[in-house]
Amino acid sequence: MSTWTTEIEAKWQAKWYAAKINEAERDNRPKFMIIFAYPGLTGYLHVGHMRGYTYVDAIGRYKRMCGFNVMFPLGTHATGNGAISLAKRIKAHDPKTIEYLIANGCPEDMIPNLTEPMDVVNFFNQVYQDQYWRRFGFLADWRRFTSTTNPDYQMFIQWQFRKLNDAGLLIQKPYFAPACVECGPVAIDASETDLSKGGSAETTEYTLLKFKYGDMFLVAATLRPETVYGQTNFWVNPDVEYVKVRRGDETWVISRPSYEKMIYQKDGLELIGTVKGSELVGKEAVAPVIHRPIPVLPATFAKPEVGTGLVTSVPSDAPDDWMALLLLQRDEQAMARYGLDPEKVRAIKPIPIINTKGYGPMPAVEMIERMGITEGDDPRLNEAKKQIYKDGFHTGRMNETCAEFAGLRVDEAKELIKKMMIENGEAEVFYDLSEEVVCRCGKPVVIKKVPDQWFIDYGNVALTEATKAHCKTMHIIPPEFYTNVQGILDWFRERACVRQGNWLGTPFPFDPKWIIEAISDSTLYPIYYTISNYCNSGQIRPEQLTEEFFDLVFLGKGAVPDVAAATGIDESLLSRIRDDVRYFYPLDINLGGKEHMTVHFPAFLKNHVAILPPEFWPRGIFVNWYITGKLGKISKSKGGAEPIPDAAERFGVDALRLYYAHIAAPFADVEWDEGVVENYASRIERIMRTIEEMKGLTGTESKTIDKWLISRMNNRAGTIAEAMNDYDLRRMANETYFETLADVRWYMRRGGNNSGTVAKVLSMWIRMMAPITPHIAEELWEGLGEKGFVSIAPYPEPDNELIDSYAEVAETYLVNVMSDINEILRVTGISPKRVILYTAPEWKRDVLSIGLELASGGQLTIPALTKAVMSRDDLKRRGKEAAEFARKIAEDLMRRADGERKRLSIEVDELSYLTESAAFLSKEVGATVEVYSADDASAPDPQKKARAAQPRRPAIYVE
RNA sequence: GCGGGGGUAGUCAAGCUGGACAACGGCGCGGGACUUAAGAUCCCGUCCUUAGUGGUUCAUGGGUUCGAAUCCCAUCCCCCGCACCA
Repeated sequence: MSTWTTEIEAKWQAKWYAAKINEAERDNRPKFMIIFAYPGLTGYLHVGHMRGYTYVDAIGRYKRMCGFNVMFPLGTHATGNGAISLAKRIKAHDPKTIEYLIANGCPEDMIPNLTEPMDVVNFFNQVYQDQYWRRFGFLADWRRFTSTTNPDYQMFIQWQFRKLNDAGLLIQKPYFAPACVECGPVAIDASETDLSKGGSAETTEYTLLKFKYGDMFLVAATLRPETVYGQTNFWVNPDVEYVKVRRGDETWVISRPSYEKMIYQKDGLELIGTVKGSELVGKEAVAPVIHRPIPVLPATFAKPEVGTGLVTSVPSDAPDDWMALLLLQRDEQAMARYGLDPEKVRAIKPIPIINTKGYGPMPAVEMIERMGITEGDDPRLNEAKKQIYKDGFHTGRMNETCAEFAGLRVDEAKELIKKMMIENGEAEVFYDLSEEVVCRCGKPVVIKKVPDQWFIDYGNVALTEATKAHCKTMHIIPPEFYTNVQGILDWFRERACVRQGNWLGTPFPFDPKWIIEAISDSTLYPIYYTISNYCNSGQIRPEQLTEEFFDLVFLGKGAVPDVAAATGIDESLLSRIRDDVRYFYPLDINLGGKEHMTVHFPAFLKNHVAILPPEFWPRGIFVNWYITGKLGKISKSKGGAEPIPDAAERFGVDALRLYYAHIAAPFADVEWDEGVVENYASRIERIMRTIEEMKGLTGTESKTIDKWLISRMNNRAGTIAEAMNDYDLRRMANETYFETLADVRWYMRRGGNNSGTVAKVLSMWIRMMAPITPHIAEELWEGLGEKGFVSIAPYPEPDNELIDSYAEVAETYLVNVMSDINEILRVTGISPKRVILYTAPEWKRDVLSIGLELASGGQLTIPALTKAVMSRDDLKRRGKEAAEFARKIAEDLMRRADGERKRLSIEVDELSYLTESAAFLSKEVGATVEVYSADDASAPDPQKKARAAQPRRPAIYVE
């Protein structure tokens, strides 16, 4: 259906790019630089991604029409292992991957060429530009396109890290990070960029507790080291074979899976034997901290995959422990089987250690009873555990059993007790994942110790304070993020910035075995767009991008001739580049999806503040929310999974752009719905039809309705200008595509047909559309006989001279009269032959104007108005009727705001306005319409309606 | 827990620097016009009531105000982030 749109889209895009209106060159105009956070090249994008991108283009177009020299550059982010892993899967002919490529429109003969990571990068760089951004008509400066794997970009990143180092912001220390045993570091991420399983896993920190057992240690893992004072026994799974591991001069007993994970975190572990769980049961081990021997009891719930497979038992606060203990104490057979002394087992009692609000001394015992749990495999045990942990951790205090920790809050005590045990050699730390995680390559992901990890010290106090202060001067949208960002900047700590393994990215300049990781090489890059065009054109070669070069053009350090001599770059070119940087930077808006709020934006801000001079610090941030599918993700069943070019073809690019701009505030997720997009497409068609109809109007008479329409248009232009101060595209779209259309229709319905009015209105209207639906706007603009592009025509500004309050008030009055008539007709069901309108009598208008006068002096009360009315003889003569009306008017006026009183004080000549409009009303109502003043004694008034007439509310009689 | 956001008529969604609010707009639904018919389009209606200018609404309960969906307090419910994913 949309082939006509596809045609005009291609037509105008070709013309724009041929005329280079998208290219940003320094000149005398004020500049405006806008970007969206470039996407990672992890595959095809979907229609949801285009939402934020479209905002950027529309805002850029608006600013361009407002006289700004708009710089809108684009790039992509190829750092990481996305391309590597995709290439690998293509090489392996993974059927799902092939299917995915084909479904997204990848030509089949292209697939064999995508087996190398850089081929994937280059391929998608082209897809993004051609099939997404150009296809959507973005007026981006294509000459400046860059990608993070480009050699010139990498020179820039190395410079950035040298500057971070100069600022003392690079630090090195050990780190525990998730890594595939094969591929190296991976990100654990629900979007599953790196993983085939376990994207929602979390890193959990266990405390390993060492229990003296003969010349060995049984090593339990716990998430709650603060509960050691409540230990009563030790759990071993009798059916599991544990391993003996040499750890320094100690021998540890742990489960085999935990050993396999632990070797990535602890040096020099050595497997020296095995021991059956059943052998341990019935013995005793000495618990840490309390230094008491406690019995080792059997527990089938102790899984070798979790922790170390060995568990210490704190029945007072751990529901699992209490449940298991309870069941064992009742199970004579089991006790006999394991050779346990029933007396001793039954003697074990929970030891209260924490006072928690809302609980007695032993929350676990209490909870189990309250929930009525009687089985060890009841799934609610987990729920109970979580609840108790949550309540205990945040509201509990350690009791007197806990020695020097008594009285402390649990969250404080936890850290202190852990620290104490580690210092005493009774505990160590062990990291694990909360669920099984599998790399995309199929190998397991573990937590691995990186002994010499580099970090960027975002926690630096001076840097944080400077950044926070700068944020107060920024234009941050939505305002909630403005408040939020202060907290985020505080919370933002040191961040691992390099990785090892199979990764695309820039080598770390101080140690090339590291590759700079994905977030750290994408923070300062907007400034690189100010010069990327010189590299892309070949005027500068990557090796010329030395530290002195960047110091000069970005920081103004050094002298042009020296840098020219050192780099071989022409002096005039260097000066020109330096001037470009100073002209275009800082960035006016960085737009990104909400996922950037806690990761990219703070890093983006802090890098700017850390490295660049204050005049280059960013001026604005715009955060947008998502387009989602029914279940949070865009899904095939609900649509939206179709490739972007297909959607563009099907609905038309302008319909999609209008959809994004208008469907909701940018700060709310929107569920993708094809039917809704179709509605926007048909709205555009409706507008085009209406415009055709308008162009057929050839009248020359100028009526009130002409003044009305011109006034409305100018008011709308004002509203849009105001809305766009906050880049409120939705309001702009609403005014342009909804309100204006309604106005224009009303104009024609009212019999407006002045060709001069139409010409003025169309000129404004089409320019108003240009930012959001540029292709259609160009087509219409051309249809007006305009020669240039509407895309660079001046955006309509309101002309206050043309705003005609009388025309607008009078027209609103007429609409109200019509709707009153309609209401009566509806309620009564009369098919009218004759309608008589009676406008208010003069005396009532007098009462109103007296009331308005009092109100404007702030003296309006019921008695005051009554008194004022009664002081006039002609009104006084009307007696009770006048007093009652005065009361009514006073009550009414007191409830109204100044603005409305102002509108009321514009005196509409109701009688003549209605009389002029009688023919129109008559046509609309389908009956003769007569208009009289209620003062007109000769007027026909079969039902004595005239006396109900009020100012602005004529009385109505229908027959 | 810490930090942020939200609950609006069948539905989606504006409004939330207090006042033109029974509350924009879209969809859905009902009616009418046009049409041989369907579709498209255009008009009207869509909380209750009613020959109209009345009543009750914007999670719930209080409060401030001449006036509150909009401000304050309390309560209930929901969502998001909490890290190496731009």
